Amino acid sequence: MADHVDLVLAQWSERRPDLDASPMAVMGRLKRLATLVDGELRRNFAAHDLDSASFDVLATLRRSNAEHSLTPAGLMRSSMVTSGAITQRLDRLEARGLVTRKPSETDGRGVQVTLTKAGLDLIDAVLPAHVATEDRLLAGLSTEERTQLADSLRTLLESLGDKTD
Amino acid sequence: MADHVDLVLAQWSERRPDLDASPMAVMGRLKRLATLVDGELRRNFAAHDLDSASFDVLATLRRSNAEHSLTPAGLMRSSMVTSGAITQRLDRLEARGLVTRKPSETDGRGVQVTLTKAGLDLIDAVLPAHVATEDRLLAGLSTEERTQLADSLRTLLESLGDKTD
DNA sequence: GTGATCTACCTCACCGCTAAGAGATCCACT
DNA sequence: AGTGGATCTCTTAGCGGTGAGGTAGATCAC
Repeated sequence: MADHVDLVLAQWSERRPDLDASPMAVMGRLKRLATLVDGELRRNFAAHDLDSASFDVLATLRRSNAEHSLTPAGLMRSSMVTSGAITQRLDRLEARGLVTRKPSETDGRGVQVTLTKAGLDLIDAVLPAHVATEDRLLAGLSTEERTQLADSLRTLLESLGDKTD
Repeated sequence: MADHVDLVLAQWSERRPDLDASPMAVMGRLKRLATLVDGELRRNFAAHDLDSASFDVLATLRRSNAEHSLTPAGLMRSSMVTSGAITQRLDRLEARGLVTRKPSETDGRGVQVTLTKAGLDLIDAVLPAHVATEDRLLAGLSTEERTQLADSLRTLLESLGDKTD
């Protein structure tokens, strides 16, 4: 069996036999898979009038604590986007009435972002379909294979210094 | 050991114990890793006045055949972006003198995109550093682990219908 | 040959993110 | 108490991508 990346590797060995392109076997598939998965998930989000960015924020708030509340800085650390992106995501969510922003009581610079009832209801409604979609996308792997794959990816993430915070 | 995704999974089991969030063990890491890797590679590209999009096109042309030549449609199939994105990428590369566009001789609708000497020189200069960066990012995995990881990812890609073309 | 359909490439309005930096506040240290 | 550096949030210009759609040429059925 051969996938797109196998073809790419064969082409490189044909055109640049001096080049050891083997890292692409992992990296190429990683990128390709992430793009494919993103597209599939987007379809599910769209069915609920959401996009990945909004889902990301709502889900992070939902799981963070019993108050469903975080600061923009906390959201930024969790999401791997810049502070400017978080501001804009919150603008959109606030305009839709899914989150509220209120000044921190303890830190004059800080803001507390909290899920509204509508935001909580929405994310709770979307979550089951979301994990079901992810599960469907993983249908090609057995439980053991999934565990093994998750372990390899974690090893890699840790070696790259991915933080727990 | 625990990475960011382990924390996320622990949070979900705390806040929504009814939800089986296990697919996120793979999907969350996939996304996180792809984002991290993209950022690292971008730094390398920037050192050569490139970005991922331009590199993608130049590399695809470089490996495709001895003439370093493809149609926009071929580039689109290889790259997973829309036709509009390919047009704009080619506009930028053509303006920099890295590729040429000429009408197809056999198909009045078609265009043939070819690497110029400058484009060929540039991509050949960037490639070694690129694979070296990818290799460095994989340093946390042994050769066997890399092979096993690549195999799992291929299985997944094939199960999702990723094409060889 | 004609009309319907498909394919290739491009155009453009819109959108979300980045990068750079501004302004305010907090904090450690002296 | 004062100062300098770190942190928090927001602003904005610019960029690359999507999605919808347009035009021209190719292809197919009849």
